[in-house]
Amino acid sequence: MEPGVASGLDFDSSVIAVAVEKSNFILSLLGTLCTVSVPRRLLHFCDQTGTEAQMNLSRITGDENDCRSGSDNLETVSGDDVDQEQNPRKKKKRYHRHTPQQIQELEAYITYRYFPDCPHPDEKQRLELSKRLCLESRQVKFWFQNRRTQMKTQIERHENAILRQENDKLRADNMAIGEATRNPVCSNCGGAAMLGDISLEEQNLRIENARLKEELDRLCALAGKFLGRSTPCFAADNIDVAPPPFPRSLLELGVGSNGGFAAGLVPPELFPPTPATISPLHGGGAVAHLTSSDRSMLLELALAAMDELLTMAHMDAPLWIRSSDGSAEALNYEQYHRSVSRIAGLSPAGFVAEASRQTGMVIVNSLALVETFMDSDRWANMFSSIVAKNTTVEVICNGAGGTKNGALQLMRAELQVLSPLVAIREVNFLRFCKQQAEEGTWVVVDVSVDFIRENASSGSSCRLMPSGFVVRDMPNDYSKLVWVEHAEYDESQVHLLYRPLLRSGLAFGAGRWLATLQRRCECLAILSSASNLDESGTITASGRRSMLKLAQRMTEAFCAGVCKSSAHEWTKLESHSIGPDVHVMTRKSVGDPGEPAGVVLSTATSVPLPLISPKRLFDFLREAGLRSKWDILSNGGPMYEMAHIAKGQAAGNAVSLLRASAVSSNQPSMLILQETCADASGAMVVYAPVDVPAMHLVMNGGDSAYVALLPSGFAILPDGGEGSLLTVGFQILVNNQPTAKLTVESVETVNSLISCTVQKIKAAVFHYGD
DNA sequence: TGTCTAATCCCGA
DNA sequence: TCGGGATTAGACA
Repeated sequence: MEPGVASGLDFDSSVIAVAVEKSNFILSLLGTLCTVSVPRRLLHFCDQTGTEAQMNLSRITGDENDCRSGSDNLETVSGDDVDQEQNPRKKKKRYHRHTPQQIQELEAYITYRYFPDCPHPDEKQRLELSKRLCLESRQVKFWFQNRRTQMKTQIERHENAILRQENDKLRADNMAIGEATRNPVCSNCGGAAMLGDISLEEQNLRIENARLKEELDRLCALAGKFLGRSTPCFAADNIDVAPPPFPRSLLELGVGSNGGFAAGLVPPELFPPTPATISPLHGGGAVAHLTSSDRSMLLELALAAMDELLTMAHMDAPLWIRSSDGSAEALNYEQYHRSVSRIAGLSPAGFVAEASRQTGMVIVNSLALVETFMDSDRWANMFSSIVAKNTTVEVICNGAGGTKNGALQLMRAELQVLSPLVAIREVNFLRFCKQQAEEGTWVVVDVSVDFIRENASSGSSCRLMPSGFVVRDMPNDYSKLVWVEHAEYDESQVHLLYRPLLRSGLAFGAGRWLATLQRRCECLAILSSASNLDESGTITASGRRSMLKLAQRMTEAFCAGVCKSSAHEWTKLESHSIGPDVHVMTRKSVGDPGEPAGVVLSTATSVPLPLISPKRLFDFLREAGLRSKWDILSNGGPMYEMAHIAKGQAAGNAVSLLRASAVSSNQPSMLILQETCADASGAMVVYAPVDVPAMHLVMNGGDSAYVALLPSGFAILPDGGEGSLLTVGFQILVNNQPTAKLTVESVETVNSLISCTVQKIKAAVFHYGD
């Protein structure tokens, strides 16, 4: 039988079905495509409705699809092979698509062998692929050519979007500046400014000058007190400013005239608003005016706190009792009250104490460490999983002789455990840094400012007893730390599930701070070493940096969605359709290129997994091949790790890029950025779907700030026994219009998503690792 | 009407 | 001759 003449079995069903549907064109189409021989069955279909025709077609052709793509099949039918051979350029186009399987294989080829470089197989590889996929070699060539063009246009489009955003921003800035120029406002009185009187620059200089004078004033007053020597930086004309008389003791301060300000907030008496001296400070706070006597009190508190910390750091038994396995130390409170001249008075009713001490080596030198601690931005960055928000309210002293020795600052921070069931801890504290007599040894101490008032129980849910560390330089850029954390907090704000964890000090204790510091410093050390390459070796150094930066932003965004801190404008939702321990928050996302615009819903919950160790749970969740057990993004198939950047010696600390199997040829294969971190105190797996072209840019060292993502993930904490506490958090764009109202359906959907995921994990992890 | 995709055309190395 | 950019044309939302 002549191929295609009568059987009709070799037709590509889509071609025919469409031809049938478009009955208006059918005759001309047939005239063009099948000039020589039109199969009878096809003509028969023309009398049917499109649907019927399609159904019949699938019945006829369905089982006989070989693996060749449609074009091959149609060509055998067209019958104009002779014409084509004579004049190949006039060959008519025949629509077809490669099969999903073919496309998936071709995509996989790009992903594994060439990503993120330009996918470019040579002739031999193309031949091999074409044989495997039953395609012509040139079809494979075309496919790769088109794919490259496509990626290029996607990247171009993405870059255009970025440029447009930047342009809009500049235009808005420009308009704002124009507006400000038209209506100038006096920065002193707030009234309309008289232009020409004084230039803006001069005015700024005068304000700056006044501020500097005041700071110098302050330093002079402090210098003699706690450094015991004058330094060149104080050699100014007003060095003889008399220091205010010191109160005799802190207890005396507590009952003094300053009692009565609301605890938990910076006392208004300490910081009366004096507009002339308020100026912006990095970190978002404002410099408030402290009187000399305020500063003296704070200094006295800092010195006393440092004494207490040193005692706590240096004394061993009987003050600290080591656990039987030697891993942790517990404070002997009886001994504590005997041997430590405690700053704090009685604990407020309902408050419980937690105290912990941990010793360890960290790959950082003491100078770099204290510099980090005295810079609030760097400190928050170092401990981004613990510090939800922080501001330096006032730098009381910058330190002497160009170092941080004697540096004292008033800070405010919100500390978190990654669970919606544990309230954020707000602390207002002093941070004081001092070099010890021994070379290369420093102490940094934090203490709540709540203690300089009589009754500290009104409002504040946590007060920091002297906490901090003693650090001593060791060889090879390592240092040895003794870390002490001591706090009193209102336990009623903590879910029953987490109370043992907090009491043990595993949540906010020295172990968690030190383990986090060790992990972060190791990561920084590895990143600065030249040997760090991703496993495939294809990502450039700048690409790695961009990827890590993006991953860090993702993880920070994840942490911000689990607990409600004041740093982010989340609105908590209450609804009967939300489970009892599930927290749902929402916010509008507008104008941040780092996330999609619209209504974002964040949902989080924590569940106990009593028989599963944190390590087992972590290994299960971070394994790409096991994601299909719980992740709806995996499309039910396994995921593959395409790129891997190690952040530490331990296998669990890494940033990786995962790829899911595509569902169909139309759906571009999706990428998932994943950051995993684990240390002695707990672990995290955070991930977000990312756009392929955007990721391509990042991996080539492009700016990651414009990659829009919404993170989801897990935080794993030990439950104090053998098991784990698992926090699951999702952030989902429920509507891409920021003004849209949130619907009950969206809330119910995320609610069922989270409970379903938890159930799947529970079921699967139980059998994992057996 | 715009986008996606397989294929074609054409140019330069 | 080959690869890449530009272009085309059918399908589809």
